[in-house]
Amino acid sequence: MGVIGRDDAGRRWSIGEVAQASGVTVRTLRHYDEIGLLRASERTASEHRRYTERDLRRLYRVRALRALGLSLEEIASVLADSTDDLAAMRGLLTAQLRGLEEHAAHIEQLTRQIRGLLGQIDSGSMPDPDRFMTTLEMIAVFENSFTTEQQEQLAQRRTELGPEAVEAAKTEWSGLVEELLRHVQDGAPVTDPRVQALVGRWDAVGSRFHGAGAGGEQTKAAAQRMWQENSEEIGRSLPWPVDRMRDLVTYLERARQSR
Amino acid sequence: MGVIGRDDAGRRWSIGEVAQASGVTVRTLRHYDEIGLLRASERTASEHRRYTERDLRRLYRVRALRALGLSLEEIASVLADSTDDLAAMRGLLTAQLRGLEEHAAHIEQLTRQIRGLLGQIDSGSMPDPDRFMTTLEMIAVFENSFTTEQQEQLAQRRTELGPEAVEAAKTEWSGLVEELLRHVQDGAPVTDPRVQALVGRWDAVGSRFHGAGAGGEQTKAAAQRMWQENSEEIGRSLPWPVDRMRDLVTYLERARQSR
DNA sequence: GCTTGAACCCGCCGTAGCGGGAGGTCCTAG
DNA sequence: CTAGGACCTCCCGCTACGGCGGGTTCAAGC
Repeated sequence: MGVIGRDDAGRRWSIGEVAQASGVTVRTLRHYDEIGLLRASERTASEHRRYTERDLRRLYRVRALRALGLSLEEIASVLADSTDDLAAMRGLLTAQLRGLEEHAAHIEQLTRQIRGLLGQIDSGSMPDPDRFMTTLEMIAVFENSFTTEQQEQLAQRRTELGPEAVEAAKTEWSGLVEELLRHVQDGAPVTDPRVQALVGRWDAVGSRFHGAGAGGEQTKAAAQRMWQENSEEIGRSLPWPVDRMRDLVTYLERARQSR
Repeated sequence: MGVIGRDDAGRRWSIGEVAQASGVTVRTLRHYDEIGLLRASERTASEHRRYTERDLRRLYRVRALRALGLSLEEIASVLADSTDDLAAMRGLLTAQLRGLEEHAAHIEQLTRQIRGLLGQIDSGSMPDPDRFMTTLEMIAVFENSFTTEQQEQLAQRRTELGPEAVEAAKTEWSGLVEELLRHVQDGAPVTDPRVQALVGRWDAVGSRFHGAGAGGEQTKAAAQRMWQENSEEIGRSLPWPVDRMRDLVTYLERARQSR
């Protein structure tokens, strides 16, 4: 009968052999040893690592969990209590799943955004590199200033209203931005009736795009394109410096609150 | 008339003001300065950074490109030749898109894999944590040993054949693994007729799952589940140590070549 | 027993994109 | 004139290792 589960029997493997057998590098094994994730159970008199069968099994577990995207720290924690801890594992995997889904959503968004930009470049609708850069600047500003939900709502209404209405709104909006920026630069207080009137018009234009219906899968893509186009519009009409845009957003919010 | 495009006119901003206006941290701005991506055009006598309007515009470009997922190095390269370089930008974005799509595919795969494992845990079909770990070990082994295409092909045939045929194949396969492992341990040469016969049967079982048709979207998910189930089967029938699995795969390959 | 080349040891520097702290200087309002 | 906030320059930290350099040790052949 074999001595199963005992480490003082059976073969030992050198670090190189383990690396060969498992497909990881020697350096990786040393790293795992260093951080205590996978220690070689024994050492020779001259400090060479000797891996036991148990070590190998642990290594395979580590690699599998790594392939699932868990961090070494997470793996260590779930392998620490070697008792039955399916619950802990379940929790970790669930968390990992949530993280992956968020990550996937983000990637999806980036993909659409880049496709939109590539489309604009290829369609020749943006022959001026400086305008392209301006668009980029505006994207940065708006991404900082608005929440995702707001962008989605705007985009949904846009698809429902059709291109002409959108065109009209864009033009009106560009004018509004210009006027508001002037007031901002003049330092007009947010309670100024002219400012309040502008804010009213601003929200009126915006409200035409607001809605509560359920957004389909296309919503975000449309949102991205809309922001890019709007950015271009506004970019043309904007008096620099760009950082004023942020002032404008803050200003708008204060004006709404004092209403 | 304003002096547009000249830096020796206009406001200057301190690093804190820039951070406030743009939404990035002071530390980030210093980092960009450090690596030369975004230098403050001027310094005061006491070495305090003074950012010009041009710096701000560059910052917005940097942030926009970062939001698209480009690395700081890539951004630096595309902003380096400030001339019209839409072509370079197009190339970068295209590459970025490809990278994102690969990344997305990987995430999708991980998601399915984890969902499969969670399903197994929740269905109570794996009450034994040690068996769960064994499954993990086998996943690691097989992921190292087979190519993705092989896994996809196997899975496709599986869905076409239905569960009974798969069940039969699995059983047969487990037996094959056992027998083959014995020959490996005995050191039987790959040219041994018994070994060759086993390899023939192995490939026959496998060939029932091989096909060339176009795999749908479900293919990979099915593949993952199949590997998990098979892993469990084989895990039960396997004589440890685990690292022999790798020997087996090598052995199989050599046997096929000497055929 | 001796040599020799491969395998092993440890320690250290590098990665991307900053976060955060130490210890010192500068600026501005009261 | 003083206090406290904003700024400065190092410098170490993070992940999961890769890849040196310089020094043992091992196994095989002579």
